[in-house]
Amino acid sequence: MVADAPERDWSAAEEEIMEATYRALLEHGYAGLSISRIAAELGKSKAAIYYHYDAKDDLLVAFLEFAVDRFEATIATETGDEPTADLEHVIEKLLPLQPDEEQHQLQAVLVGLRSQAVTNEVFREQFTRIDDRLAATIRDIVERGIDEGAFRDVDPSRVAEHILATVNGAMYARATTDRESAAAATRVSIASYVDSELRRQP
Amino acid sequence: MVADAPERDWSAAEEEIMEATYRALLEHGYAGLSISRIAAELGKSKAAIYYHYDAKDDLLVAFLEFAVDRFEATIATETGDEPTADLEHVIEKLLPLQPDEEQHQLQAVLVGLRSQAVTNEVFREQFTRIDDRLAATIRDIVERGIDEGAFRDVDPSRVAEHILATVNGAMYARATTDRESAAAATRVSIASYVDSELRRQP
DNA sequence: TAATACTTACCGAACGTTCAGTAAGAGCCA
DNA sequence: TGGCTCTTACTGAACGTTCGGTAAGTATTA
Repeated sequence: MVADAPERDWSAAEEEIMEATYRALLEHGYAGLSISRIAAELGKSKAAIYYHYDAKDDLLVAFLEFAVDRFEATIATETGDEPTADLEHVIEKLLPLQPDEEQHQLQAVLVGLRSQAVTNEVFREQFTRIDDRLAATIRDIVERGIDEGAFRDVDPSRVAEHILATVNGAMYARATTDRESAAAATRVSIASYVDSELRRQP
Repeated sequence: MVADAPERDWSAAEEEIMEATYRALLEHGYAGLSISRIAAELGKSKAAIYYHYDAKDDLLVAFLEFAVDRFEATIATETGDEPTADLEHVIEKLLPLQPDEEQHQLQAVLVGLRSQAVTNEVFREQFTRIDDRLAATIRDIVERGIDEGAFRDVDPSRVAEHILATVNGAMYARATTDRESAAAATRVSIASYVDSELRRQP
């Protein structure tokens, strides 16, 4: 297993600001995010935000951590002893067959933040770390499956990267297009990929 | 084959503005894109831009079309008569083994634009159309492969969506993380997926 | 001369940020 | 218990800058 980064503890006031930022992002998107808008969602003055954060950039970095924590909390899970089930479990967490409103919103916010990684080094490092961790999680499950004889002797890294890219691509499409049926089709296809690529059938 | 949308013809002045917008986006990202910045890249005054476009929104919509045209031009290609080669060709265009600077920049710009699709209906429709067309292109090749007996009798839509999601996911990761080796691994894995999923081996 | 393609100079609004001031409470001493 | 000091968590007003956008004027070309 890969060690999780320890979660930072937020004060009540900070947490409220993060929640307000979350709502402002949902409503206006990253390009339309301003301190005024966050303050409006918070129900306090702009200066109240500057009491807790020195600059907008600092707040943004803190919020990135907040959103990433939230995302990783939704996929963190006690792994069972059945690799096939574990793999299905992780995939279901990342690309739910029927995503609820909460999952949909979080992924929308993350897609908005992630696009900033194109030009912002701090954001880029954070999302590199996320994908590293996700790939490692999947790879570990595949490795365990091979060790236990449940899976074929494939290259665990290659398979993990394939699954991650496909899941990320479908999630991305879900957040940025009206092709829900395509996302569902992809989800089904991943199951079939796992089955034909990994299940022993000599 | 799926009909391409006819390309609009840009006046020289409009084209220069689009190029300036392209450069401004590369430097500052979507959130930092302003008329002043575009004018600076253009080497003319802000009002010169307003002579050609009524509002920033209009310019943005025009630029979206411009970028999409450019993207689809890079992947448009005369299909040969060998489905396997055609498929490889399309995949190479979308996820080049060694992307040159130009491809990398265009994809960076597109990722920035695409994230706006989360909150902007016009952008969302455009990217829905792009993915629809890409999926159709891949599906047509797969269908032809099956008809000609080169491929197994799989569900062409399912396979097409799987390939598209994987390619999109890898491209997304390439633009937003420092995991280039992972993108390369995914690219290799797609080839192996196509081989094991499609090639006849009864 | 009339249309084209601009420039200069500006507007009001919104931006991130700072500042002086303050209400509410905690901690300590007499 | 009452009075004093100090901290915390704010408010409201203002700062200079930049935003999207416009009105008026000016060369250049047909």
